[in-house]
Amino acid sequence: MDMTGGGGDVWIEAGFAELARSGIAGVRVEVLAKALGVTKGGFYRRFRDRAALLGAMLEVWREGRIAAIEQQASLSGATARERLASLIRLYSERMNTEGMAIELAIRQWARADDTAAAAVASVDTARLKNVAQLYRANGLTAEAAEAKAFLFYCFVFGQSLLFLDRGQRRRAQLIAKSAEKLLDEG
Amino acid sequence: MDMTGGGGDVWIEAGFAELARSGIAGVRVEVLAKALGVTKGGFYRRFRDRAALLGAMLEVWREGRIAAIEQQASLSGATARERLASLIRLYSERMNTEGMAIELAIRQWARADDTAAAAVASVDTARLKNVAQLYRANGLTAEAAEAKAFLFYCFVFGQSLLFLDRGQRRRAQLIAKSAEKLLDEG
DNA sequence: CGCTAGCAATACGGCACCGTATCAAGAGGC
DNA sequence: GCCTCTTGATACGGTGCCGTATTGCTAGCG
Repeated sequence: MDMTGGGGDVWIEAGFAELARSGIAGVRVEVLAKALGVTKGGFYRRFRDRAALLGAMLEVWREGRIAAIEQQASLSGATARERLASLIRLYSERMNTEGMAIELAIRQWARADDTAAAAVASVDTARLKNVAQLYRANGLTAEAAEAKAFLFYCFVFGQSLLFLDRGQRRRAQLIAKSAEKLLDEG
Repeated sequence: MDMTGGGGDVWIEAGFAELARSGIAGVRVEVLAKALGVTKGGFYRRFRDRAALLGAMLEVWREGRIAAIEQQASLSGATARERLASLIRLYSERMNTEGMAIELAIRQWARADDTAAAAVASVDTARLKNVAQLYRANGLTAEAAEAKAFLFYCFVFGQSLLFLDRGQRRRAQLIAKSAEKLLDEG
């Protein structure tokens, strides 16, 4: 649930806030310093340069996402179907502002940066593996479960890319309908 | 099929190329001038400022996308199912480099810019309406068709956000499987 | 040839940012 | 009290960019 890696480093925390606001290009040393109410002098004591901050943020994000999967997988007392439903809820309502903004910004960044692409790929692999296992637990074959996990995450992220002008109500209806399709076998 | 609006304006054309490469933040006057082999002197003769270029690009994109929908809808001699399949093909193979990069960059831009958000919303509305009609022609109710069109576009854009490290082959398989699910009723 | 109008190249001032170097203030050991 | 170590503040040079002003080249016309 904690998207920033906890209070590990105020610069990294501020970096994620700015990343969510304006993308990777907006994560600038002097901007973060101003947001933190300090001058940039102390930044170069903690990080070699801006690239080092971006690298650290990427690593924090990657580890955080992997840890979140393991934590969710270790939750006892929930059926596979309930876990899938809670994943959809998580991505479509709860963290939809900052967490999703970070997801999308990092994915946009990864389109032009190999290191970021590798981090995203490892997170995606872990997520798909996890969700595919949930679908298998629901009775699907390995093949069908993998395909449905793929569709599941296409929905999760694609949903956040669509701009509907007919309010939140309509959007929530469409998401609920789609979630049904993704939770039932077919 | 033409994502840039034709040879309407070399600056707009160069702007789309740079937008695909590095996002809206990378669309800078001097960068475009260098790419075009001229100095930026002439830019401010055609556009009031950088914002005017971005606005013009947005308008070209919006009109181009709407026109593409109408053109596809007016194609005769294709069943609704064939048209849906060809849309999936279009977005997952053909234009996947530049066109999809522009889509994603504009959507990222729209998250922080109201004008861009309005343009994207109008394009999305038109697209969803069009695809929902195709599903209705396939026998779905209006309600179900709208929901399935939503899922369809979640897939189209979400698919381009996932980073799979197991090669293009695996990716094509997963896309094909998902396309089946989206084309069959269920 | 001489003159003027149109257009692109150049020059310029300003700004935001990166990264380095230097300076100042407080904390703790002796 | 003095010395060092940490840590934030300040100052500086360099770069890339925006938008404007100025220059220079070319072409058309008398």
